[in-house]
Amino acid sequence: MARRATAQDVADLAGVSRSAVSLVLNGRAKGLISAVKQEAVLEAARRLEYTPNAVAQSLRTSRTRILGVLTWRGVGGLPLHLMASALQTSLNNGYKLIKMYAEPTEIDQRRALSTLGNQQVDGMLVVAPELCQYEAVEALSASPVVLLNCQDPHQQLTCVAPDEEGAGRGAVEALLERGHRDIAVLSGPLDHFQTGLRASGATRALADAGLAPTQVQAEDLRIDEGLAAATALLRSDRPPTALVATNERLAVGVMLAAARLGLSVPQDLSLVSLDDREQLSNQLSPEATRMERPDDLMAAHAAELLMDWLDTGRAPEAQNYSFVCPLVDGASIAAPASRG
Amino acid sequence: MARRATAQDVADLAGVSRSAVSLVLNGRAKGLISAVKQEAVLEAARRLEYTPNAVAQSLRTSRTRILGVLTWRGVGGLPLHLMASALQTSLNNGYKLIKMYAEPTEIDQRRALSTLGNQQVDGMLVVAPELCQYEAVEALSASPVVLLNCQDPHQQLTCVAPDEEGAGRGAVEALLERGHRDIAVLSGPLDHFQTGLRASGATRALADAGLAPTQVQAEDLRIDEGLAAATALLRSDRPPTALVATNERLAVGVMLAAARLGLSVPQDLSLVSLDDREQLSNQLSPEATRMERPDDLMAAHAAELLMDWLDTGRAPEAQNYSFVCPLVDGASIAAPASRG
DNA sequence: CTGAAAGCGCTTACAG
DNA sequence: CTGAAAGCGCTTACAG
Repeated sequence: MARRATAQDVADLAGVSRSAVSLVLNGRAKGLISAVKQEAVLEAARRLEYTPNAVAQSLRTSRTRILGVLTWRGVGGLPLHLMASALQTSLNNGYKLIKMYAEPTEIDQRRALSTLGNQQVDGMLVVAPELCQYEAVEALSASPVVLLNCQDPHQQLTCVAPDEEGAGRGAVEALLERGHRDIAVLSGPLDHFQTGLRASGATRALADAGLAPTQVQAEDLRIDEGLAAATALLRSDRPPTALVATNERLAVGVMLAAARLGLSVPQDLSLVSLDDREQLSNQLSPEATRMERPDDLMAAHAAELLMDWLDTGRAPEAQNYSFVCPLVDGASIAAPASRG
Repeated sequence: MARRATAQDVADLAGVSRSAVSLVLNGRAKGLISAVKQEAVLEAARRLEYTPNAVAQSLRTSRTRILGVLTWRGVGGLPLHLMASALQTSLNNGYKLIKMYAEPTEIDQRRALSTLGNQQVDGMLVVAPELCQYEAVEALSASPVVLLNCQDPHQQLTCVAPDEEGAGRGAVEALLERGHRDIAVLSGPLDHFQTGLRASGATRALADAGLAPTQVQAEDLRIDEGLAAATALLRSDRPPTALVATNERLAVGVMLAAARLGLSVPQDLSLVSLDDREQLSNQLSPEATRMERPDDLMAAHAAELLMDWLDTGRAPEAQNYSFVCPLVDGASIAAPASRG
């Protein structure tokens, strides 16, 4: 492979100085360099396939245009494919992402930051696999950082997160609208931050409608645990006519439970799932009606906040940007069958 | 935030020259620098919390210690969480990963490489969401690159991939061992590279055992398609006593189909799934017996090959490293019930 | 309008 | 054993 062309090569070919090359290529030539020479520089750069050495630029400008992403594996290894790819497509001006897996503990954060921190990233994104409180270490808080899908307990950092309570509420409302009154909420353990919020949104909506909430907790956000919990519930004396599952895996469990008990969805049982974008609820049969977390919008917003921050040098007002989770129609809800 | 310490600061504090600092910190001081001064440098570096500026190092050494990862979203957005995190934990000597989503097309590869290529990465990893042939563009082939979970059709590049055929074969063998003779293979569309290989391994094992293979193709590697195909199969005149699903999502569909038809797994139907590490087959109830793709081992091997290449400057023999997919016991297979 | 010069922070021969 | 010097490739005042 031939040696890469440098700015000097371009200058030589174009018959100008190195500075002129830099000015033209960075769009600062207007009113400084003659049109003829500008064209010569552009032409030379084209012929030599010149692209500036990013490392040298970084050293000079102390900007790398690399953003660090801190992420970790969630309960059940929830994937963040959608958010990660949305993050990338939101990048502009040559920003790139460097990704590190680091548990949200103090020691892991420190370790990740020291690997990343040697002047190699301009800013950081913390991307949580599921909504949680994120206690950022000092070194992280001090740098340009945006939290995605998690919140700063101290309200000091800029956060982009879904309205999980609203999603729980919306799921219940969709069922109330169809006429259901016996609605149960199947969640994971309530001390789990995300599932707790979802469940509390759902039970509040029930309470607001004057209904006593039936709550069932699966032992974990897993298919088999959802199956077990749903089976117990549906076998009880007075089974609900409708279920809200706070997680897709639980929803799969519900479908299995219903099938084994000979119940049809939605004729015998309506189901609304809260969606983590795992592509499970939309592959059920019938497709589950669900509240979808807008991963793509959230990622785009977080990326934009951080890039603006870096480009302008002004930190955004620290605040929580809360994103509504829209209802996506499936075919898993119907009016309740009249009880025999 | 205080200005970061530079090598000069360390030299000043330690009362030595900048070169001495560099030598000591890079472990080349042996026999050159007096023990006393070495200690002084180390002490000064400690007190100033000095870490070398990585960008400056990169400019000087023309090595960034950043590896580029090219990946894209597969059928159904298969996650690569496990492989990606295994990749990171395999990194040593300060190597970092910069990740780009780019479809395996020529144009997307080029675009990704031009973003990445400005001297900013030392080598590349191509990480496919599912086994496939990867046609690398010239610019990619010319750089240090290792393919992970995909293969070079021209056999020129170093590849790390699972033995998908062997996995299909192993699934069938596990069922044969239990005494099954009526074994069906449920796959996705056979023109799909990965599912095709898995299915052909399975059908060959059947043929080797003197059995006529029953093959069913789901229209897509989705839960609902698996459910539809499995339902048709299990409702046929002579349903199989055992099923191999070439994919976890298909396996979930099979479980749903069995449940709806009132069939118990494994009493009425045995199931072996090929596992993409989506954490689905292990969350079924009963847990599915499966052939697991060793994502962590594969990722570690690929990372090591590439790092060795970069550290020694010698490209490895271009070859396909094929990884066996081990059988992981679940509870989804049993001896066939004697037919009435 | 243009070109020579400084300097980002580091490493590595090289002369003492 | 040590220190002064060059240079990686760029950008940005600065003097003409």
